[in-house]
Amino acid sequence: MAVSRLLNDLNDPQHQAVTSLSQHLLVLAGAGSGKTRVLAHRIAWLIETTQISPWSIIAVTFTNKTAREMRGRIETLLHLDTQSMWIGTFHSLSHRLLRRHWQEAGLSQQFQILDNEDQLGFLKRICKQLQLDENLWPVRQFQNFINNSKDAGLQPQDIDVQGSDQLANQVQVYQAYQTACERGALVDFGELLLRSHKLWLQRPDILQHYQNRFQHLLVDEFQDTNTIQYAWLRTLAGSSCSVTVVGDDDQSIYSWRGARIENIQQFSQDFKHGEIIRLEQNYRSTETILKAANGLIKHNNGRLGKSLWTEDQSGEPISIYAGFNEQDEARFIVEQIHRWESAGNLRSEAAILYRSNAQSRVLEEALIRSSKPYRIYGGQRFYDRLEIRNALAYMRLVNNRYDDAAIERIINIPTRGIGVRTLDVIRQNARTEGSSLWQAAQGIIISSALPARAHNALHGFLNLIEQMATATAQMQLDELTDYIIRVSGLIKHHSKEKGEKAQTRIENLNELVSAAKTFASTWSPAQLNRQLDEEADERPETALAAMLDQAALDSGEQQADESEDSVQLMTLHSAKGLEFPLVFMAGLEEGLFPHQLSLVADGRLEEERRLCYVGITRAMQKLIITYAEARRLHGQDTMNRPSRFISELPQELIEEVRLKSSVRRPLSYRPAVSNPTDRRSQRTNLMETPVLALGQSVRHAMFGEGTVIDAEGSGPRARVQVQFDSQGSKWLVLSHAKLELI
DNA sequence: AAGATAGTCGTTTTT
DNA sequence: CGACTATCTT
Repeated sequence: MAVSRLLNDLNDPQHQAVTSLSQHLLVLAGAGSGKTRVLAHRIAWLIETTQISPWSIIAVTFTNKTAREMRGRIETLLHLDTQSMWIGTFHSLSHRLLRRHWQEAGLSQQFQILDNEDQLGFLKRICKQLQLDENLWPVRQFQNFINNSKDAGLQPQDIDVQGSDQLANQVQVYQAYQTACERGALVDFGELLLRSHKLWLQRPDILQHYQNRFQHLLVDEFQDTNTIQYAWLRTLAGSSCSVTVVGDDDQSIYSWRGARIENIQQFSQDFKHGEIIRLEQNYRSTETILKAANGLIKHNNGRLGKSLWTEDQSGEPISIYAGFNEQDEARFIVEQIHRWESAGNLRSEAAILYRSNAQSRVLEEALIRSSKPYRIYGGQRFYDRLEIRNALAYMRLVNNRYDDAAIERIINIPTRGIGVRTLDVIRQNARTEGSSLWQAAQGIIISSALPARAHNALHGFLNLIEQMATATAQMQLDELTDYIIRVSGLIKHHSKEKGEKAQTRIENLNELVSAAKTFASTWSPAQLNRQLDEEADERPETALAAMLDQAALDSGEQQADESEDSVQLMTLHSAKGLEFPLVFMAGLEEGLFPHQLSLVADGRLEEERRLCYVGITRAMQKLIITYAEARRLHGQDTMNRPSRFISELPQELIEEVRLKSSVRRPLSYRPAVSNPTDRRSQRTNLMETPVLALGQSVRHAMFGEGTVIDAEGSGPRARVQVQFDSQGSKWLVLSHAKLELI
């Protein structure tokens, strides 16, 4: 029967984890130990052997992407439609809950999700109203405070402000923000969790319902759960549910947003009768890479203890390259990728990982210069683009007139004569009436409180939105989108931008239309409720509302052109869970990685080290670490020491790729071309000591004349790269190629 | 009210 | 360095 298929190819601990009958299970799974596989197989096994309904399983993943993968795996394993299963992130599951119980949760049915950027804009406005000096009270600080509070499960009234003016002030802003959110029917990320948890606590009947339903609760990336998430799952689990959590304390890299590794220990205490299984065999990396990872992470204290091993061969040493500056670093990386390709490998097998997004620019430029396609993960996501956010704001208003964040964004985009002056009047009225901006604006029109010109402009705007709503009511989602971007004037507005911007903006807007089409084709109003779940909502959600939710919640990891073979660029954080044959870790400098800010707060350095551990363990075959001796950052030149993490690696695993000092500097930094004596000595010693200068003209018997553009290694392995006048550029081993200086 | 220009500011990671 | 604001001009 199919059960054996689920258990084939599993090693002993994996097998145990998949088939464990303990009520609770904690799987400590090292990097590359087949964690996701175990989770998927366990779910499949539970369904297959214990005859429980897929319906009674709830699985929580860290990202939407992982959730999709999980569904895919289960569908492959069992040929089963996973639509009825609750698989998703804490946020998306909470959201689903709130959509269903909006009334009991005290929400408007039209509630919309407020993402980070809108949240910040919102807070800016609130701070202005409260007349807080922005230099004294940076808005971002309030944003962090609010989000951290929510992650910790704290609402304004839960915070004791005794004796701290600062705290009192922050709570005041928090409170004002909450009020504003309620008025606009807006729910931020933290609120999704907070509210759904509160719903359960306040409505035991609803909680009971879900506790009856879910017999198995599984959690991936458990080390990254925060306080409210842990409380959430503990509440849901109740006493009879079976709970499986999978995690790796060494890969906890999100404490800055409230993740608590301690939850792992907490789990053992709270969920008695639990079994603990360790997955330590790694199927991903060479022995060298694993030794490096183990060697590094040893420097952390208070680990649960876990040591990866492999049956794989030792593999290539870890290369370390010291770039002269960040340009040189990038150039080196691109060159290595070129070599990798020349050896018959795919570009897409190579990944460049870095600590912060700002580093990607130089790398991109180098890749563009050598016309290598690349793909950036994270970074600016589709739904984050200005023009897309504008379009979505219109759509949000059509969906929910009270969405203050949306009004603020587009009330005067394209410019339609509603300036700050008018806007201030609206805000003022909204504040005194305690109403939304939309209502306030309507009131102003009715009472004709504005000068004629502004009055007409505002009236026109209100009519425009209402007219859009009416006109699109019966439209398909993609028609609606197309209608809105045209009638709003966004297309015209963005096409007026100068440079190439206009073109891409329009392309993106059109892309949004096709995204809407795709979304509509995979979405049906019944999907969430009717057939698959026991309760049907009276009124199904509209496709528009569903798309807006998705845009906020899953800001588009589904990148378009995966077809082209391209180099992968991403931050170390977004690399978690992925693997690549060839991995570069760039910018390993003190101050950059570990990051400056991590050196002050305690505990942060260890997290940086774990981040480095995550980076190392992404590599399957070859790991190349680079740093720059000088780096231009924020327009300032800085000299950084190599990262301490480099010296924490077992030195015997490392091979330093240092260029000879005479050739390692870029041409512009070199003194003028060598004098005749030098040249003579170079010619005589060419075979033994490769002291070729970059920029040196040479002749090759077969390829003709060219210029030395790069060099590396020494002795018999010394090689130079020559840009030939007619044959392109080639790497030549000096001891073989008979190069003549000219 | 809109657009242009100058001047200031902060610089991590993201569901 | 570049994003964002405040201020100036039209």
